[in-house]
Amino acid sequence: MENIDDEYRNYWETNTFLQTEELDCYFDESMSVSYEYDSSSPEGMQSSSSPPSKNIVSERNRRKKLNEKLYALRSVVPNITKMDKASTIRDAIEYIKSLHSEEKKIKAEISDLERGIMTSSSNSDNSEFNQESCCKRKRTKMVRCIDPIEVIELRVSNMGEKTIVVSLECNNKGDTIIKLCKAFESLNLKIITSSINAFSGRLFKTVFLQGDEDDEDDLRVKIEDAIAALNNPESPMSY
Amino acid sequence: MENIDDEYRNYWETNTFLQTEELDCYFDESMSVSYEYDSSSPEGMQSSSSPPSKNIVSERNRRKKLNEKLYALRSVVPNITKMDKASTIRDAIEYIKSLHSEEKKIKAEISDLERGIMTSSSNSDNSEFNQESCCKRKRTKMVRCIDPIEVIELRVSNMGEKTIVVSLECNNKGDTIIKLCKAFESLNLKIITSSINAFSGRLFKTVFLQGDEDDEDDLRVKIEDAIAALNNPESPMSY
DNA sequence: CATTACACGTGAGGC
DNA sequence: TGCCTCACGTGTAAT
Repeated sequence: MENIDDEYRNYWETNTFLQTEELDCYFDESMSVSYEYDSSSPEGMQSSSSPPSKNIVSERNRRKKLNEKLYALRSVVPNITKMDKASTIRDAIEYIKSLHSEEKKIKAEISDLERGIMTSSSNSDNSEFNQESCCKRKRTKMVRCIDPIEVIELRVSNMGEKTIVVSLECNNKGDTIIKLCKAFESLNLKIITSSINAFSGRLFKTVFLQGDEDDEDDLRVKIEDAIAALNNPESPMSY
Repeated sequence: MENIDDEYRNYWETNTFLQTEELDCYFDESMSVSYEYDSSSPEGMQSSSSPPSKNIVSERNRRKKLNEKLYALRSVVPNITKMDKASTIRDAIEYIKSLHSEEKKIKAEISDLERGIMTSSSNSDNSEFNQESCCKRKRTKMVRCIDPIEVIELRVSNMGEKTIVVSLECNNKGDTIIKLCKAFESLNLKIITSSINAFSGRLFKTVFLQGDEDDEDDLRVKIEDAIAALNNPESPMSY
């Protein structure tokens, strides 16, 4: 209670002539004197005033160091949105993430380029498949290596009212979504609604389309064929 | 009095996932009670006790947020030496620097490889811009005219529980689905579930992802930027 | 005028 | 023991 006063006496002085932290340096040296003879009375008064003023200067140093670190962090991150403390960390996180993805992309590029050098004139084979790197050059010529779509469940059922429901579950890796969409596009169906849902590493596609009940089996094999064709790098699909 | 409880409810959450503060709490509670009915007399008593208990909870939240951010930062940095606060930032800084140098190295390697390709397969185009040009060079072949994604509505909203819902409506022509998927892939979000629905010439994408409420605006502009980048044929996106 | 961000001093706990 | 790290509540300043 009563020690609040002398604590806050220099607290005022502290805050009056500095507000930003980069200035405490000279404040630190000049003012720290007042803290010094504070430490000369280690347990002179009662409870709470006994150990301070050695702690507070080290704590102050700790804060200062930490802020300097944060400032340094801000200096290595290019896209700083706000000078805010939390924003600094957030931007750093996002920047690291972007660097990660970019690194992955670039590594794929490199292996792509190396492969391109290897097989620049001869498209001999792509027996070992390096997924991911292939999808990029797709338009040039097909010869694509893929991670195949593994169909877990495929149901084609009639709902009545000339409506057929296709529900398909498969794994979800790489560009499975894209390929799946292409597979269905290629069938030229009379689609009423279509939806894809992804969670826990799997993909769930549901399509409502116009059709009679006797189209069910045809449609099932068509879908299976389209997916198989997309899985096969030799096929004219997978443009 | 009664808001003490909900203050300290998330106060518990705060301290549970980080280390050894468990014991301060009930000691602190007794202290903060004295502040509480102090606040009933807004400036009845002396200086320092008038406006607390609204500030202190927000300040507590701020610290919590900041610590979570720091924790997240630690999660994206592979080589963490100590669980220390300052060490986290220091490690992050060094990691970013190492990534920088590695990036430079890799880019040099890429341009080397490209030079090798150029000599072997005689490519004539852009000699300037050798960084990033690797991506563009692939695209010189495909120079496709794209039908751009026309965003009709984009909503990014927080659901609480650290969950953000992104709901996007746009036109659906050509390979809009594919481009949209790529745009979201490039953002490296912590996706919980994702769904795309198509009907009547439009596309509806809904994504549930992990994130705080203060990430909303950032996320929105990121999505907008990713789509804009994808619409722009000159951009390094749209590989 | 409210919210936000910040630095401060302080006590506790871990070496 | 002393040092270090931390979360806390608080006053101040800027948005």
